[in-house]
Amino acid sequence: MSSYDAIYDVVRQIPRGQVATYGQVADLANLPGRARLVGYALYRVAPDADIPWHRVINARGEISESPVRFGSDHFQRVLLEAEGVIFSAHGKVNLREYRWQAEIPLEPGDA
DNA sequence: GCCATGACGGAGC
DNA sequence: TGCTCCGCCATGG
Repeated sequence: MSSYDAIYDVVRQIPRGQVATYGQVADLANLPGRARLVGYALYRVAPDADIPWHRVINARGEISESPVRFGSDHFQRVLLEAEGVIFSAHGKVNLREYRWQAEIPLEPGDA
């Protein structure tokens, strides 16, 4: 058991057709600034867990590529597109539109 | 037990 | 606008 459970729980709450950033998940999991830990946690659990890991992307709205993924990043994009998430020509997601807004009461200056 | 790396993020240049 | 560097901390050698 570890703080990762909180991460998994947060990721599981991401609704279909929406995405969340690593930093956002980390914050919601009570781990502000530990975005890397979120990626690490997902990396370890992804294959077996029933967690929508594909709904977690980086702050740029892109799917993070890494040597350890070998190409599963492309699979992630397919899964997101299957949920209705549209990728731009740059291969990025419009976070403005698809970013999951969890229990955020109000943001001054954004609305 | 120490060193290097990493599904990231934000600030600096 | 784009790239680089630093910080955070768990995991692996």
